[in-house]
Amino acid sequence: MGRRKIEIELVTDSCTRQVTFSKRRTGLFKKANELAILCAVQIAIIVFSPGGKPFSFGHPNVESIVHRFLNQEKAPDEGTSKDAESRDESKTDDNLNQQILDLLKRLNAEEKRGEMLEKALKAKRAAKGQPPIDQLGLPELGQLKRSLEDLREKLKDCIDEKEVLSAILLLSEQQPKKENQSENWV
Amino acid sequence: MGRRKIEIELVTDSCTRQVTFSKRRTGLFKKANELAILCAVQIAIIVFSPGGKPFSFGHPNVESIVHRFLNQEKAPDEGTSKDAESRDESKTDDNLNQQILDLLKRLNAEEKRGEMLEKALKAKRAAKGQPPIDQLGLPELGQLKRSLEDLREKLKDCIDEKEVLSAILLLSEQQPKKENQSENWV
DNA sequence: ATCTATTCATAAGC
DNA sequence: TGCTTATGAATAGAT
Repeated sequence: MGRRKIEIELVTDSCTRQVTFSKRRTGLFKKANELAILCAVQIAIIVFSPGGKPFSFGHPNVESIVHRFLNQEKAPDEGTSKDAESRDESKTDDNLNQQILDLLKRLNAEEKRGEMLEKALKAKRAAKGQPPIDQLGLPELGQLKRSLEDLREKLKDCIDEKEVLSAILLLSEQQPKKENQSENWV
Repeated sequence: MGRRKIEIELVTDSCTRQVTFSKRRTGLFKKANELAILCAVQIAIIVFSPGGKPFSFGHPNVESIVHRFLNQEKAPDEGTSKDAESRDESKTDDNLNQQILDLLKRLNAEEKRGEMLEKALKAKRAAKGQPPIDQLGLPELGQLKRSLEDLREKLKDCIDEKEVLSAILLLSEQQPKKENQSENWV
């Protein structure tokens, strides 16, 4: 979203990093505020800057949301049915989350590789004077495409699996109260 | 950011609201993840959907961040200097935050009004056949501009004031630990 | 802190 | 719930 695309990886220059932190933190809080208003939901964000300074956003305020979160966490199940599986859900949860992130990373890498390949092929073709028949799938492209779809499949499966678990967990949880208004910024 | 601009206010249609919630929540978590990686910071987000279902994102995980936040909150000062002022900082904090939000709201309204005015004037001028001397400031525009700048000024002062308070508060706080890795999604 | 060129997020529509 | 597309927003880099 800037003059040029940047990789999502640690910004090495501390000065630039500081600027990026400020800009993106502001943007993130703004988005959170919009989400809270648009959908009438409670939301809290806590960020610790590299220097250890805390920044928080809360709608209606951080504390109430944090406590609500902490409470339900202690008593996730007490309802009726199957709890053997949802008991250790948090661990499974983390595993799945990790898997999802890993897959996302691989997907991204794969897509990047795809772009490179495509670019390289185009250049090669141009050099050979071969016309613009861009739509004919070269073997490499086809293979790449397949592996990409494969990855997407796995990601989807992973997410589906996660959703099922979430649903199961939900079967034994309490219901919410209502929503308020007022915000807490900076 | 979509086919057309929408106002930041409660989405009345529950179906549309649900869709908006899903999309924006995903987007928000993605941004948070990017911020965490780009700037090597700890960040946690907790959202309760309208249905009361909790969604959270944490880098490296929600719990540690929440606890760190809660702890430092209980003991904001214990260092050396001035604590009389930072003691009731949380109340001042909320007030300032509220003021900032109010100002932002007014600013937004003002800007919207400005657009309308400008549009109206342009139309009027066009109707009268008056040429495109767009740069000559009509009295109304000048006045509007001034009030806008005034508002911006107040906002800035407000924020500055808040930053000073934050700085004071920081003078008596502990320092952070280090960063880890691993995430917690959905 | 401001200002653009770009990339990114997403409201609608299927 | 997912995918696509036309637009509105966020923001990287430069000033």
